[in-house]
Amino acid sequence: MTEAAASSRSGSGALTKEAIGTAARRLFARQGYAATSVRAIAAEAGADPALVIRHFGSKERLFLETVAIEGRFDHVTSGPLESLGARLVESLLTEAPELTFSTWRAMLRATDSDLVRSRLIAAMEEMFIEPLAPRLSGPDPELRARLVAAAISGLLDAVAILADRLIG
Amino acid sequence: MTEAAASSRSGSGALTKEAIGTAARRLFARQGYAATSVRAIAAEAGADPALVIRHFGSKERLFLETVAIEGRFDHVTSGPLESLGARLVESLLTEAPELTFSTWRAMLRATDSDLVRSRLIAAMEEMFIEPLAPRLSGPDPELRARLVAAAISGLLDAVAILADRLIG
DNA sequence: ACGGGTAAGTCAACACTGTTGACAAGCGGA
DNA sequence: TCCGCTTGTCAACAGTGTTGACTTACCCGT
Repeated sequence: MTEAAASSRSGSGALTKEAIGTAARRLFARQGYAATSVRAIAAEAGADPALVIRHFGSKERLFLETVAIEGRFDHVTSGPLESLGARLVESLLTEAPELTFSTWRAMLRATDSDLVRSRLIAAMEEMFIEPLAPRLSGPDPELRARLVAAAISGLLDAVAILADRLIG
Repeated sequence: MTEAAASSRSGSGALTKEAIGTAARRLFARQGYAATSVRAIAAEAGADPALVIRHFGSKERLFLETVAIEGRFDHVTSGPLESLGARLVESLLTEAPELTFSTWRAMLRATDSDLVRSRLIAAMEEMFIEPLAPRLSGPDPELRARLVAAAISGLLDAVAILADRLIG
């Protein structure tokens, strides 16, 4: 309480808002959406539960604002198509895998929420389908790009759900 | 014991349990795990919320007992390996798809629960990996069977999450 | 310098969740 | 008759996300 009062005095609201954000990021990634309570986030950030809602609007929006899929795969999707598959898998499994997986798992488990689901769809669309579809020749390029995205989704799923049982 | 005789005598025992089960099945498939409350299930079944817990132990076990993945893919996994992929996709997309998808989606969304997650893993294991791995020649047959399961998972995911945007 | 406006934070409450224990009612067997 | 057992009801518990009223603390125009 003392630190919170001191920080609020010197800094401002944006400071504690960020503290709430980092606490939320950590707890969401570790425990998932449903298992993480607003009160737990507030406690971890040293703030009042009501303040969490006041700053972010709702638990759902806090989740969306705090746990974002930020993968950049331009270097993969813009490379030669012949080795696309290998490079995709390698990129997914090697580049900051724990972040990718925990985020993916957290969002996947929260797909009860319409907002989270549409965000997940938009992320796949932006990261893979949009850059890939125009480069595909032959029939149904968009459908085939979506199937690539489905394969990626399956791989991430398998790793996220099976955890240490598929890859190790 | 012989609860069959007892229930057939009095009637209402296992009868209302089944009513709760069908109500739960419908609501879980329509709204998902988190969005479906025990009280809503009880209301739909015309029973008391406490009775739901009494009959099934917990909401989690009610979900597991009521929403089961019951797909049989022996005719696919036992066929020729050359056309395995095509037959898998065809089988998944044509055989009772609405049941498969809604069930899969419901379980996927509930993976916050450890019980549900291990059930999901066991189902994939039993349906695909176990019948498939012994038939694969070459190195790492089990790993490759798991990758097949991952691809299946991705396809189901994509359809379940994207809903009407991938297939129609 | 002062008073008002506004952002930041606190507190208690709301309606809801899953779950539990105490208790009543019906019924078969001794 | 009483006993035991299942079936059901009721109220309560701790916990959830969220809201509104209220107190602060600070900045700015006069």
